[in-house]
Amino acid sequence: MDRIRIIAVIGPTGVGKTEYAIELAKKLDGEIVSADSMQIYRHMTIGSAKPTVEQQAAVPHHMVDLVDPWEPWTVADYQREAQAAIKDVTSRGKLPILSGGTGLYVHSLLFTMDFSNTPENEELRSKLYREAETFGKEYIHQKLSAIDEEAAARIHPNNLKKVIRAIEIASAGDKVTEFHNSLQPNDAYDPVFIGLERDRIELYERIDKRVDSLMRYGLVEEVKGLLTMGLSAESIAMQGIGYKEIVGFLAGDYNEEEAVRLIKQHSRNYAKRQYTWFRRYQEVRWFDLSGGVSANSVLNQMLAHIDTVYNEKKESTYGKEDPSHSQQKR
RNA sequence: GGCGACAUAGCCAAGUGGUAAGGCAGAGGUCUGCAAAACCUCUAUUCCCCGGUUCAAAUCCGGGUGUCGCCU
Repeated sequence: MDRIRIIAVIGPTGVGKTEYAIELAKKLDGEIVSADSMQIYRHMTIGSAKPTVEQQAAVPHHMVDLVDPWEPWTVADYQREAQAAIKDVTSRGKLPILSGGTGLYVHSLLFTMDFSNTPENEELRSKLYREAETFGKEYIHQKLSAIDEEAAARIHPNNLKKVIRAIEIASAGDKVTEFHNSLQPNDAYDPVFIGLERDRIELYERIDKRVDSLMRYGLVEEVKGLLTMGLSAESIAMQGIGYKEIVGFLAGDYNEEEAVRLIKQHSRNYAKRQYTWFRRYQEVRWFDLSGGVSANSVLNQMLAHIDTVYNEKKESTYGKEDPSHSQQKR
């Protein structure tokens, strides 16, 4: 069977994925498939730094504004829907361009991750959480040891969330696969990984600036609106960076200045975790956007790289057009 | 000018004679159904400076410097 070609633009928050993915889509006759766990939600536009209306008009976007924030949604759902979206894009002869910073989402598509068994078991989960409350995390971890020793050895007792999921799986008769073993590519796809990076200081400055502009665009109003719609402050979507902090401010836990400080800080922490996640992928070609690099020349390097990768495998090419003819503004 | 309090990591901070808690920030890492989540590891040879007492001082004493408060 033919493997589906797909470009994956990955990197930390605020590095510039959206812009580069769109430029690549324009050059390569592609469409964007978002891999972002927050942009998937409707009504969460400012805080999740969604592509603008103009950007979405310029290139079709998928997996954005797909579910309401109060609806249940998991990686497994993402995997299923994104696969369908990719199929849709390719059926129309377009090149799918995966763009996003949610490592697990990217992984669920491009690497082997089988979500077909053991859906979540709400009753079991809440029961175990209650037990953890009274008997402690160690107690729960020992329960896991009893039924899946291997998983217990791998998962730290403090990581209650994972311990409980492992119990959930084990008690349904399955086993949690070791993540490391699933670093095998999903052979449905033939991806080219484009990693975007920047000098840490510079990235953090960009993040700070972006947070300031989110505030100017009315993040507080957006959060108020969500709460008015009845979205609970405890909901998953409201745990997103930029949302939980504003919720805290609105609840009077701290002032607006502090909320902004926290959003910046949490975004920086997040960016670091994203680097950690993506650095494990051997096949990523990293492009450093630090300093005053010319967007155009980086873009051309990306196109050349994509061309090279695909030419090594087959004779056909992407990005045939001479890049020097098409000037793109940054 | 006088009196008093305080000076410990980038920040907050515990420690009052026995060989530097903790939190935040920072760095590194883990990851199979909440992932913008959850979790793990590392990070002061030294406590403002100088001298003294003591087997032993961040801890006690003297002096200096700095910060803050009060008084004139």
